[in-house]
Amino acid sequence: MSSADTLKNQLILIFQKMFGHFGPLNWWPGDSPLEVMLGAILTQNTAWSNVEKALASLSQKTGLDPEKIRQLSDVELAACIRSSGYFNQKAKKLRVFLTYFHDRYGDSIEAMKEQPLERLRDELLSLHGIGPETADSILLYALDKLIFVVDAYTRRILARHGLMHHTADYHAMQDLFQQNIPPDISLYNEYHALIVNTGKDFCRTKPLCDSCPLRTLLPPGGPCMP
DNA sequence: GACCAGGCACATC
DNA sequence: GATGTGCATGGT
Repeated sequence: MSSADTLKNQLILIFQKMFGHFGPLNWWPGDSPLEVMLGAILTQNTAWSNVEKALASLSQKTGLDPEKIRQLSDVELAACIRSSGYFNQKAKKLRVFLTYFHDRYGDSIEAMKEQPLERLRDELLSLHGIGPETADSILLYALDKLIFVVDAYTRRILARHGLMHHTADYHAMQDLFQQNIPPDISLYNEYHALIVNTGKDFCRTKPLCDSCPLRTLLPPGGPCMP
């Protein structure tokens, strides 16, 4: 078996172990594509539980109507999303994104979906406050585009399993998946969701590592964190 | 009371 | 181009 086949098998095995533990997760936890996009911005370096409160507050105030959100003052918008942290910065980011959403696509998700992936990705990355992970989360989870999302947990898991050095850049890690697992939107969706859940439940506190679904794939005795 | 969370932009060297 | 720092709340 070639090393490329071994890599493919390892990535599929990692998926199967996580899937066996959690089952299908059917991400993203959002009711609408717009909510997913706003959540992608709000969850930057922030626990999802805090984002949920912010989205609930924003929904209460605006019904998540993009025009109503844009009409909020900076102070009102920041107050709504306070619980998600970095609220002044994120208020600005939301406004930048929603202005783009209106000016470029007339607030239409469908119009956005019609665009090719690469063009959308370039547009998103050009916006203040949207980097690679946020752009790819929006593309995959809100717009059903075929792109693999890399995050801090992905980095840890790849490094810990010796599949890539923890200093490897975002694109290298993304390529590792996109070139070695089947190109399937549902698979990309589940794989990233499973990585995040595994990371949340088993990487935060070291004693829990013993029950991690990926534990059996690791050399015995070593730490879970890189 | 530390430490961390589903990043990103910007300054500095 | 690599590395450091500010942003800020809420849970463990």
